[in-house]
Amino acid sequence: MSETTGVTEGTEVAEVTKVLLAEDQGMMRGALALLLGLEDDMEVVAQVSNGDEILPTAKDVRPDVALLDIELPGRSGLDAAAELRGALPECRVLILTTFGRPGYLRRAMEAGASGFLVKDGPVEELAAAIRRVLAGERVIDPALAAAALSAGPNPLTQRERDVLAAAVDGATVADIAGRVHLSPATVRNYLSAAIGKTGTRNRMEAVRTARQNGWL
Amino acid sequence: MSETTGVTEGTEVAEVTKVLLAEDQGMMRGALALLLGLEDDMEVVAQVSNGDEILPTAKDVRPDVALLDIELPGRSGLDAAAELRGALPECRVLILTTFGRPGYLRRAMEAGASGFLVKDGPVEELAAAIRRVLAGERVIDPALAAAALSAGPNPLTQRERDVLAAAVDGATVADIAGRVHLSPATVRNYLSAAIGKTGTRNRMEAVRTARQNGWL
DNA sequence: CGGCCACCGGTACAAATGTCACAGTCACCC
DNA sequence: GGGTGACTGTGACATTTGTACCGGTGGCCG
Repeated sequence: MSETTGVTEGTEVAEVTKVLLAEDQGMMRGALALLLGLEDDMEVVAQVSNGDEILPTAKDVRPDVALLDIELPGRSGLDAAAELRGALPECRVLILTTFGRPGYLRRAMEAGASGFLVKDGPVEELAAAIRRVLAGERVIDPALAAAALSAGPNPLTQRERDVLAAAVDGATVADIAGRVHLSPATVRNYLSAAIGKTGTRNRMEAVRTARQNGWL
Repeated sequence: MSETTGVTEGTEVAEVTKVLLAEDQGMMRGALALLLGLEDDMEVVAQVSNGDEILPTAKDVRPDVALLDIELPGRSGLDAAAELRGALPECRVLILTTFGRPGYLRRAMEAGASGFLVKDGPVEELAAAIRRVLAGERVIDPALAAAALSAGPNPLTQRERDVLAAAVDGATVADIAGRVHLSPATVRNYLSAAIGKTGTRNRMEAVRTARQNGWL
Protein backbone atom coordinates (compact mmCIF):
# COMPACT_ATOMS: atom_id res chain seq x y z
CA MET A 1 0.00 0.00 0.00
CA SER A 2 2.48 2.67 1.22
CA GLU A 3 4.47 4.11 -1.63
CA THR A 4 7.91 5.34 -0.65
CA THR A 5 9.61 3.72 -3.56
CA GLY A 6 13.20 4.66 -3.15
CA VAL A 7 12.54 8.38 -2.96
CA THR A 8 14.15 9.59 0.24
CA GLU A 9 14.21 13.35 0.08
CA GLY A 10 12.37 16.03 -1.90
CA THR A 11 9.34 17.52 -0.20
CA GLU A 12 7.07 17.32 -3.22
CA VAL A 13 7.96 14.66 -5.68
CA ALA A 14 5.39 15.29 -8.42
CA GLU A 15 7.55 13.92 -11.15
CA VAL A 16 5.39 11.10 -12.39
CA THR A 17 2.25 11.89 -14.32
CA LYS A 18 -0.75 10.03 -12.98
CA VAL A 19 -2.75 8.13 -15.58
CA LEU A 20 -6.26 6.77 -15.38
CA LEU A 21 -6.92 3.89 -17.75
CA ALA A 22 -10.40 2.96 -18.95
CA GLU A 23 -10.55 -0.12 -21.15
CA ASP A 24 -12.91 -3.07 -21.02
CA GLN A 25 -10.72 -5.79 -22.49
CA GLY A 26 -8.79 -7.21 -19.57
CA MET A 27 -5.71 -8.30 -21.45
CA MET A 28 -5.40 -5.03 -23.30
CA ARG A 29 -5.92 -3.07 -20.11
CA GLY A 30 -3.32 -5.06 -18.23
CA ALA A 31 -0.79 -4.91 -21.03
CA LEU A 32 -1.15 -1.16 -21.43
CA ALA A 33 -0.88 -0.59 -17.71
CA LEU A 34 2.24 -2.68 -17.56
CA LEU A 35 3.68 -0.90 -20.55
CA LEU A 36 3.05 2.56 -19.13
CA GLY A 37 4.42 1.42 -15.80
CA LEU A 38 7.73 0.76 -17.50
CA GLU A 39 8.04 4.42 -18.36
CA ASP A 40 9.70 5.95 -15.35
CA ASP A 41 7.83 9.22 -15.61
CA MET A 42 4.37 7.68 -15.60
CA GLU A 43 2.22 5.78 -13.22
CA VAL A 44 -1.14 4.15 -13.79
CA VAL A 45 -3.01 5.13 -10.66
CA ALA A 46 -6.37 3.64 -11.59
CA GLN A 47 -7.83 1.10 -14.01
CA VAL A 48 -11.53 0.81 -14.75
CA SER A 49 -13.40 -1.44 -17.13
CA ASN A 50 -16.76 0.32 -16.99
CA GLY A 51 -17.66 3.72 -18.35
CA ASP A 52 -19.75 4.59 -15.33
CA GLU A 53 -16.76 4.25 -13.02
CA ILE A 54 -14.62 6.78 -14.86
CA LEU A 55 -15.89 9.97 -13.27
CA PRO A 56 -16.07 8.71 -9.66
CA THR A 57 -12.59 7.19 -9.69
CA ALA A 58 -11.18 10.23 -11.47
CA LYS A 59 -12.57 12.46 -8.74
CA ASP A 60 -10.91 10.16 -6.27
CA VAL A 61 -7.43 9.74 -7.72
CA ARG A 62 -7.18 13.06 -9.61
CA PRO A 63 -5.17 11.86 -12.61
CA ASP A 64 -3.21 14.13 -14.93
CA VAL A 65 -4.32 12.19 -17.98
CA ALA A 66 -7.30 9.96 -18.63
CA LEU A 67 -6.84 7.34 -21.32
CA LEU A 68 -10.33 6.33 -22.44
CA ASP A 69 -11.64 3.66 -24.75
CA ILE A 70 -14.91 4.61 -26.48
CA GLU A 71 -16.83 1.35 -26.59
CA LEU A 72 -17.29 0.43 -22.96
CA PRO A 73 -19.97 -1.17 -20.83
CA GLY A 74 -21.93 1.55 -19.11
CA ARG A 75 -21.61 5.00 -20.56
CA SER A 76 -19.35 5.58 -23.53
CA GLY A 77 -15.85 7.00 -23.24
CA LEU A 78 -17.02 10.05 -25.18
CA ASP A 79 -19.76 10.85 -22.70
CA ALA A 80 -17.34 10.28 -19.84
CA ALA A 81 -14.85 12.61 -21.50
CA ALA A 82 -17.37 15.44 -21.56
CA GLU A 83 -18.22 14.97 -17.90
CA LEU A 84 -14.57 14.77 -17.01
CA ARG A 85 -13.83 18.07 -18.68
CA GLY A 86 -16.51 19.66 -16.55
CA ALA A 87 -15.50 18.10 -13.26
CA LEU A 88 -11.69 18.09 -13.58
CA PRO A 89 -10.68 20.72 -16.14
CA GLU A 90 -7.00 20.23 -15.40
CA CYS A 91 -7.17 16.59 -16.41
CA ARG A 92 -6.31 15.95 -20.07
CA VAL A 93 -8.36 13.41 -21.95
CA LEU A 94 -6.87 11.07 -24.51
CA ILE A 95 -9.24 8.88 -26.47
CA LEU A 96 -7.95 5.45 -27.45
CA THR A 97 -10.21 3.49 -29.76
CA THR A 98 -10.27 0.55 -32.11
CA PHE A 99 -12.01 2.38 -34.92
CA GLY A 100 -10.98 5.67 -36.44
CA ARG A 101 -14.50 6.71 -37.30
CA PRO A 102 -14.80 10.31 -38.43
CA GLY A 103 -17.83 10.94 -36.23
CA TYR A 104 -15.98 9.62 -33.19
CA LEU A 105 -13.15 12.05 -33.73
CA ARG A 106 -15.59 14.90 -34.16
CA ARG A 107 -17.46 14.02 -31.01
CA ALA A 108 -14.21 13.55 -29.10
CA MET A 109 -13.09 17.06 -30.03
CA GLU A 110 -16.49 18.49 -29.09
CA ALA A 111 -16.20 16.71 -25.77
CA GLY A 112 -12.94 18.50 -25.12
CA ALA A 113 -10.50 15.67 -25.67
CA SER A 114 -6.87 16.61 -26.21
CA GLY A 115 -6.00 13.65 -28.35
CA PHE A 116 -7.40 10.79 -30.38
CA LEU A 117 -5.44 7.58 -30.93
CA VAL A 118 -6.37 4.41 -32.78
CA LYS A 119 -5.29 1.03 -31.49
CA ASP A 120 -3.42 0.26 -34.65
CA GLY A 121 -0.10 1.96 -34.92
CA PRO A 122 2.91 1.16 -32.78
CA VAL A 123 2.90 1.07 -29.00
CA GLU A 124 5.60 3.71 -28.76
CA GLU A 125 3.01 6.18 -29.98
CA LEU A 126 1.08 5.84 -26.77
CA ALA A 127 3.62 7.15 -24.28
CA ALA A 128 4.70 9.76 -26.78
CA ALA A 129 1.12 10.93 -27.21
CA ILE A 130 0.63 11.20 -23.47
CA ARG A 131 3.70 13.37 -23.16
CA ARG A 132 2.64 15.59 -26.01
CA VAL A 133 -0.85 15.97 -24.63
CA LEU A 134 0.61 16.86 -21.27
CA ALA A 135 2.69 19.51 -22.94
CA GLY A 136 -0.46 21.13 -24.22
CA GLU A 137 -0.37 19.76 -27.74
CA ARG A 138 -3.25 18.19 -29.60
CA VAL A 139 -2.63 14.67 -30.85
CA ILE A 140 -4.62 13.65 -33.91
CA ASP A 141 -3.75 11.50 -36.87
CA PRO A 142 -3.67 13.92 -39.82
CA ALA A 143 -5.25 11.44 -42.23
CA LEU A 144 -8.06 10.85 -39.79
CA ALA A 145 -8.59 14.55 -39.31
CA ALA A 146 -8.93 14.99 -43.05
CA ALA A 147 -11.45 12.17 -43.24
CA ALA A 148 -13.47 13.70 -40.43
CA LEU A 149 -13.56 17.05 -42.16
CA SER A 150 -14.51 15.65 -45.54
CA ALA A 151 -17.21 13.43 -44.09
CA GLY A 152 -19.06 16.44 -42.75
CA PRO A 153 -21.25 16.52 -39.68
CA ASN A 154 -23.79 13.93 -38.67
CA PRO A 155 -26.84 14.36 -40.92
CA LEU A 156 -29.15 12.26 -38.76
CA THR A 157 -31.55 13.76 -36.27
CA GLN A 158 -31.81 12.49 -32.72
CA ARG A 159 -34.83 10.36 -33.43
CA GLU A 160 -33.37 8.90 -36.58
CA ARG A 161 -30.34 7.87 -34.56
CA ASP A 162 -32.50 6.34 -31.85
CA VAL A 163 -34.55 4.34 -34.30
CA LEU A 164 -31.51 3.21 -36.26
CA ALA A 165 -29.71 2.22 -33.10
CA ALA A 166 -32.70 0.12 -32.09
CA ALA A 167 -32.56 -1.64 -35.45
CA VAL A 168 -28.97 -2.86 -35.25
CA ASP A 169 -29.71 -6.42 -34.17
CA GLY A 170 -32.27 -7.15 -36.85
CA ALA A 171 -35.31 -6.09 -34.87
CA THR A 172 -38.61 -5.77 -36.71
CA VAL A 173 -40.51 -2.50 -37.00
CA ALA A 174 -42.83 -3.61 -34.23
CA ASP A 175 -39.86 -4.34 -31.95
CA ILE A 176 -38.32 -0.97 -32.60
CA ALA A 177 -41.64 0.78 -32.07
CA GLY A 178 -41.91 -0.93 -28.71
CA ARG A 179 -38.40 -0.03 -27.64
CA VAL A 180 -38.58 3.61 -28.66
CA HIS A 181 -42.25 4.08 -27.73
CA LEU A 182 -43.40 5.22 -31.12
CA SER A 183 -46.02 4.21 -33.61
CA PRO A 184 -44.85 1.58 -36.12
CA ALA A 185 -45.74 3.96 -38.91
CA THR A 186 -43.53 6.65 -37.44
CA VAL A 187 -40.70 4.20 -37.08
CA ARG A 188 -40.91 3.36 -40.73
CA ASN A 189 -40.84 7.02 -41.62
CA TYR A 190 -37.67 7.57 -39.61
CA LEU A 191 -36.08 4.49 -41.07
CA SER A 192 -36.92 5.67 -44.54
CA ALA A 193 -35.43 9.09 -43.78
CA ALA A 194 -32.25 7.53 -42.42
CA ILE A 195 -31.95 5.30 -45.46
CA GLY A 196 -32.35 8.32 -47.68
CA LYS A 197 -29.82 10.45 -45.84
CA THR A 198 -27.22 7.70 -45.78
CA GLY A 199 -27.75 6.97 -49.45
CA THR A 200 -28.39 3.31 -48.82
CA ARG A 201 -31.03 0.81 -49.85
CA ASN A 202 -32.29 -0.73 -46.63
CA ARG A 203 -32.06 -0.35 -42.90
CA MET A 204 -29.12 -2.68 -42.46
CA GLU A 205 -27.00 -0.79 -44.95
CA ALA A 206 -28.05 2.40 -43.23
CA VAL A 207 -26.98 1.01 -39.88
CA ARG A 208 -23.71 -0.06 -41.41
CA THR A 209 -22.71 3.26 -42.90
CA ALA A 210 -23.98 5.18 -39.89
CA ARG A 211 -21.77 2.97 -37.72
CA GLN A 212 -18.82 3.41 -40.02
CA ASN A 213 -19.05 7.16 -39.74
CA GLY A 214 -19.55 7.12 -36.00
CA TRP A 215 -23.04 8.56 -36.21
CA LEU A 216 -24.63 6.25 -33.70
CA MET B 1 22.17 -16.69 -31.86
CA SER B 2 24.41 -19.01 -29.82
CA GLU B 3 22.74 -20.02 -26.60
CA THR B 4 25.06 -21.04 -23.80
CA THR B 5 23.29 -19.02 -21.19
CA GLY B 6 24.99 -20.17 -18.03
CA VAL B 7 24.35 -23.78 -18.77
CA THR B 8 27.69 -25.50 -18.88
CA GLU B 9 26.75 -29.12 -19.21
CA GLY B 10 23.56 -30.73 -20.41
CA THR B 11 23.54 -31.77 -24.05
CA GLU B 12 20.31 -29.97 -24.93
CA VAL B 13 20.12 -26.28 -24.06
CA ALA B 14 16.68 -25.09 -25.16
CA GLU B 15 15.98 -22.64 -22.36
CA VAL B 16 13.94 -19.86 -23.92
CA THR B 17 10.72 -20.79 -25.67
CA LYS B 18 10.30 -19.09 -29.00
CA VAL B 19 6.92 -17.45 -29.56
CA LEU B 20 5.28 -16.38 -32.79
CA LEU B 21 2.65 -13.68 -32.34
CA ALA B 22 -0.16 -13.11 -34.84
CA GLU B 23 -2.41 -10.17 -34.03
CA ASP B 24 -3.68 -7.43 -36.29
CA GLN B 25 -4.14 -4.61 -33.82
CA GLY B 26 -0.79 -2.88 -33.63
CA MET B 27 -1.02 -1.62 -30.09
CA MET B 28 -2.20 -4.95 -28.75
CA ARG B 29 0.48 -6.80 -30.66
CA GLY B 30 3.23 -4.51 -29.43
CA ALA B 31 2.03 -4.59 -25.86
CA LEU B 32 1.82 -8.37 -25.79
CA ALA B 33 5.24 -8.73 -27.35
CA LEU B 34 6.73 -6.39 -24.81
CA LEU B 35 4.97 -8.19 -22.03
CA LEU B 36 6.19 -11.60 -23.09
CA GLY B 37 9.66 -10.22 -23.59
CA LEU B 38 9.75 -9.38 -19.90
CA GLU B 39 9.45 -13.05 -19.04
CA ASP B 40 13.00 -14.32 -18.98
CA ASP B 41 12.13 -17.75 -20.31
CA MET B 42 10.34 -16.47 -23.40
CA GLU B 43 11.20 -14.63 -26.53
CA VAL B 44 8.94 -13.29 -29.26
CA VAL B 45 10.83 -14.28 -32.37
CA ALA B 46 8.26 -13.11 -34.91
CA GLN B 47 5.25 -10.82 -35.12
CA VAL B 48 2.77 -10.86 -37.98
CA SER B 49 -0.41 -8.90 -38.57
CA ASN B 50 -1.78 -10.92 -41.47
CA GLY B 51 -3.13 -14.45 -41.39
CA ASP B 52 -1.43 -15.35 -44.64
CA GLU B 53 2.00 -14.66 -43.20
CA ILE B 54 1.65 -17.08 -40.32
CA LEU B 55 2.67 -20.29 -42.05
CA PRO B 56 5.63 -18.89 -44.04
CA THR B 57 7.18 -17.09 -41.07
CA ALA B 58 6.57 -20.07 -38.82
CA LYS B 59 8.43 -22.29 -41.26
CA ASP B 60 11.21 -19.75 -41.15
CA VAL B 61 11.60 -19.11 -37.43
CA ARG B 62 10.34 -22.48 -36.13
CA PRO B 63 8.62 -21.25 -32.96
CA ASP B 64 7.75 -23.46 -30.01
CA VAL B 65 4.40 -21.75 -29.55
CA ALA B 66 2.20 -19.81 -31.96
CA LEU B 67 -0.13 -17.29 -30.35
CA LEU B 68 -2.88 -16.63 -32.88
CA ASP B 69 -5.76 -14.19 -33.02
CA ILE B 70 -8.77 -15.48 -34.95
CA GLU B 71 -10.08 -12.41 -36.73
CA LEU B 72 -7.22 -11.36 -38.99
CA PRO B 73 -6.82 -9.90 -42.45
CA GLY B 74 -6.05 -12.69 -44.86
CA ARG B 75 -6.86 -16.18 -43.69
CA SER B 76 -8.29 -16.69 -40.23
CA GLY B 77 -6.23 -17.79 -37.26
CA LEU B 78 -8.21 -21.02 -37.17
CA ASP B 79 -7.31 -21.94 -40.72
CA ALA B 80 -3.71 -21.02 -40.07
CA ALA B 81 -3.74 -23.21 -36.97
CA ALA B 82 -4.79 -26.24 -38.98
CA GLU B 83 -2.06 -25.68 -41.55
CA LEU B 84 0.46 -25.13 -38.81
CA ARG B 85 -0.37 -28.44 -37.20
CA GLY B 86 0.32 -30.15 -40.48
CA ALA B 87 3.55 -28.36 -41.30
CA LEU B 88 5.10 -28.02 -37.84
CA PRO B 89 3.59 -30.67 -35.58
CA GLU B 90 6.00 -29.88 -32.76
CA CYS B 91 4.73 -26.29 -32.59
CA ARG B 92 1.94 -25.75 -30.08
CA VAL B 93 -0.91 -23.49 -31.07
CA LEU B 94 -2.59 -21.17 -28.62
CA ILE B 95 -5.65 -19.26 -29.83
CA LEU B 96 -6.16 -15.79 -28.39
CA THR B 97 -9.43 -14.16 -29.32
CA THR B 98 -11.76 -11.34 -28.36
CA PHE B 99 -14.89 -13.44 -28.40
CA GLY B 100 -15.44 -16.69 -26.57
CA ARG B 101 -17.79 -18.08 -29.17
CA PRO B 102 -18.61 -21.76 -28.69
CA GLY B 103 -18.11 -22.52 -32.37
CA TYR B 104 -14.69 -20.91 -32.33
CA LEU B 105 -13.58 -23.12 -29.49
CA ARG B 106 -14.89 -26.18 -31.24
CA ARG B 107 -13.14 -25.31 -34.47
CA ALA B 108 -9.96 -24.47 -32.62
CA MET B 109 -9.91 -27.90 -31.03
CA GLU B 110 -10.64 -29.58 -34.35
CA ALA B 111 -7.77 -27.61 -35.85
CA GLY B 112 -5.46 -29.10 -33.26
CA ALA B 113 -5.00 -26.10 -30.99
CA SER B 114 -3.61 -26.75 -27.52
CA GLY B 115 -5.31 -23.83 -25.85
CA PHE B 116 -7.99 -21.20 -26.20
CA LEU B 117 -7.78 -17.87 -24.40
CA VAL B 118 -10.11 -14.88 -24.46
CA LYS B 119 -8.75 -11.37 -24.32
CA ASP B 120 -10.66 -10.60 -21.18
CA GLY B 121 -9.15 -12.04 -18.07
CA PRO B 122 -5.88 -10.88 -16.56
CA VAL B 123 -2.59 -10.62 -18.44
CA GLU B 124 -0.85 -12.99 -16.07
CA GLU B 125 -2.98 -15.73 -17.59
CA LEU B 126 -1.13 -15.40 -20.85
CA ALA B 127 2.38 -16.37 -19.82
CA ALA B 128 0.95 -19.00 -17.52
CA ALA B 129 -1.07 -20.48 -20.37
CA ILE B 130 1.97 -20.61 -22.62
CA ARG B 131 3.91 -22.53 -19.99
CA ARG B 132 1.08 -24.95 -19.40
CA VAL B 133 0.63 -25.54 -23.09
CA LEU B 134 4.33 -26.16 -23.42
CA ALA B 135 4.10 -28.71 -20.65
CA GLY B 136 1.59 -30.62 -22.71
CA GLU B 137 -1.53 -29.42 -20.97
CA ARG B 138 -4.68 -28.18 -22.64
CA VAL B 139 -5.75 -24.69 -21.63
CA ILE B 140 -9.46 -23.99 -21.91
CA ASP B 141 -11.77 -21.89 -19.79
CA PRO B 142 -14.09 -24.44 -18.14
CA ALA B 143 -17.15 -22.24 -18.47
CA LEU B 144 -16.47 -21.78 -22.14
CA ALA B 145 -15.99 -25.49 -22.65
CA ALA B 146 -19.37 -26.15 -21.07
CA ALA B 147 -21.00 -23.56 -23.31
CA ALA B 148 -19.43 -25.13 -26.37
CA LEU B 149 -20.68 -28.56 -25.39
CA SER B 150 -24.21 -27.41 -24.64
CA ALA B 151 -24.44 -25.38 -27.81
CA GLY B 152 -23.93 -28.46 -29.93
CA PRO B 153 -22.31 -28.58 -33.34
CA ASN B 154 -22.88 -26.18 -36.19
CA PRO B 155 -26.31 -26.96 -37.68
CA LEU B 156 -25.75 -24.97 -40.85
CA THR B 157 -24.65 -26.53 -44.11
CA GLN B 158 -21.81 -25.11 -46.17
CA ARG B 159 -24.11 -23.29 -48.54
CA GLU B 160 -26.23 -21.88 -45.77
CA ARG B 161 -23.08 -20.48 -44.20
CA ASP B 162 -21.96 -18.99 -47.51
CA VAL B 163 -25.26 -17.30 -48.13
CA LEU B 164 -25.57 -16.03 -44.59
CA ALA B 165 -22.02 -14.71 -44.68
CA ALA B 166 -22.83 -12.83 -47.86
CA ALA B 167 -25.82 -11.25 -46.12
CA VAL B 168 -23.96 -9.71 -43.19
CA ASP B 169 -23.71 -6.20 -44.55
CA GLY B 170 -27.38 -5.82 -45.44
CA ALA B 171 -27.10 -7.02 -49.02
CA THR B 172 -30.31 -7.73 -50.92
CA VAL B 173 -31.20 -11.15 -52.24
CA ALA B 174 -30.05 -10.12 -55.69
CA ASP B 175 -26.68 -8.99 -54.31
CA ILE B 176 -26.17 -12.25 -52.49
CA ALA B 177 -27.19 -14.25 -55.53
CA GLY B 178 -24.58 -12.41 -57.53
CA ARG B 179 -21.84 -12.93 -55.00
CA VAL B 180 -22.45 -16.61 -54.49
CA HIS B 181 -23.43 -17.35 -58.10
CA LEU B 182 -26.82 -18.76 -57.32
CA SER B 183 -30.39 -18.13 -58.39
CA PRO B 184 -32.25 -15.58 -56.23
CA ALA B 185 -34.85 -18.21 -55.50
CA THR B 186 -32.21 -20.57 -54.19
CA VAL B 187 -30.72 -17.86 -52.05
CA ARG B 188 -34.07 -17.24 -50.42
CA ASN B 189 -34.46 -20.92 -49.77
CA TYR B 190 -31.10 -21.10 -48.01
CA LEU B 191 -31.85 -17.97 -46.05
CA SER B 192 -35.16 -19.40 -44.96
CA ALA B 193 -33.47 -22.61 -43.91
CA ALA B 194 -30.84 -20.71 -41.93
CA ILE B 195 -33.51 -18.61 -40.24
CA GLY B 196 -35.39 -21.76 -39.34
CA LYS B 197 -32.33 -23.57 -37.97
CA THR B 198 -31.23 -20.62 -35.88
CA GLY B 199 -34.73 -20.13 -34.53
CA THR B 200 -34.83 -16.50 -35.59
CA ARG B 201 -37.26 -14.28 -37.46
CA ASN B 202 -35.25 -12.71 -40.26
CA ARG B 203 -31.87 -12.86 -41.92
CA MET B 204 -30.23 -10.28 -39.72
CA GLU B 205 -31.17 -12.10 -36.53
CA ALA B 206 -29.94 -15.28 -38.14
CA VAL B 207 -26.62 -13.63 -38.97
CA ARG B 208 -26.42 -12.36 -35.44
CA THR B 209 -26.92 -15.66 -33.65
CA ALA B 210 -24.79 -17.52 -36.17
CA ARG B 211 -22.02 -15.03 -35.45
CA GLN B 212 -22.52 -15.32 -31.73
CA ASN B 213 -22.06 -19.05 -31.88
CA GLY B 214 -19.08 -18.88 -34.18
CA TRP B 215 -20.87 -20.60 -37.01
CA LEU B 216 -19.65 -18.33 -39.77
C1' DC C 1 -30.42 -50.98 -54.24
C1' DG C 2 -33.07 -47.65 -51.28
C1' DG C 3 -32.82 -44.05 -48.12
C1' DC C 4 -30.87 -39.84 -46.73
C1' DC C 5 -29.00 -35.44 -47.26
C1' DA C 6 -26.74 -31.52 -49.53
C1' DC C 7 -27.38 -29.04 -53.46
C1' DC C 8 -30.03 -26.25 -57.01
C1' DG C 9 -34.03 -24.24 -58.87
C1' DG C 10 -39.17 -22.75 -59.60
C1' DT C 11 -43.84 -20.99 -58.15
C1' DA C 12 -47.29 -18.98 -55.35
C1' DC C 13 -48.71 -16.67 -51.30
C1' DA C 14 -48.47 -13.91 -46.99
C1' DA C 15 -46.03 -10.73 -44.31
C1' DA C 16 -42.70 -7.21 -43.71
C1' DT C 17 -40.39 -3.38 -45.59
C1' DG C 18 -39.63 0.97 -48.02
C1' DT C 19 -41.74 5.12 -50.29
C1' DC C 20 -44.74 8.91 -50.74
C1' DA C 21 -48.08 12.40 -49.75
C1' DC C 22 -50.22 14.61 -46.20
C1' DA C 23 -51.22 16.83 -41.52
C1' DG C 24 -50.79 18.41 -36.97
C1' DT C 25 -47.89 20.13 -32.84
C1' DC C 26 -44.04 22.46 -30.94
C1' DA C 27 -39.94 25.26 -30.53
C1' DC C 28 -36.88 28.43 -32.38
C1' DC C 29 -35.45 32.40 -35.03
C1' DC C 30 -35.78 36.43 -38.14
C1' DG D 1 -46.16 37.01 -37.18
C1' DG D 2 -44.31 33.88 -40.55
C1' DG D 3 -40.84 30.55 -41.87
C1' DT D 4 -38.17 26.53 -40.76
C1' DG D 5 -37.35 22.18 -39.09
C1' DA D 6 -37.78 18.27 -35.71
C1' DC D 7 -41.19 15.32 -34.12
C1' DT D 8 -45.34 12.29 -34.49
C1' DG D 9 -48.78 10.11 -36.88
C1' DT D 10 -52.05 8.06 -40.96
C1' DG D 11 -53.11 5.74 -45.30
C1' DA D 12 -52.02 3.87 -49.77
C1' DC D 13 -48.85 1.62 -52.70
C1' DA D 14 -44.90 -1.16 -54.76
C1' DT D 15 -41.19 -3.99 -53.62
C1' DT D 16 -38.76 -7.20 -50.91
C1' DT D 17 -38.62 -10.82 -47.92
C1' DG D 18 -39.91 -15.18 -45.73
C1' DT D 19 -42.52 -19.56 -46.16
C1' DA D 20 -44.33 -23.63 -48.17
C1' DC D 21 -44.33 -26.94 -51.48
C1' DC D 22 -42.71 -28.83 -55.51
C1' DG D 23 -39.21 -30.99 -58.60
C1' DG D 24 -34.56 -32.84 -60.06
C1' DT D 25 -29.38 -34.19 -59.40
C1' DG D 26 -25.64 -36.39 -57.15
C1' DG D 27 -23.00 -38.62 -53.39
C1' DC D 28 -22.66 -41.62 -49.47
C1' DC D 29 -23.85 -45.52 -46.66
C1' DG D 30 -26.11 -49.61 -44.80
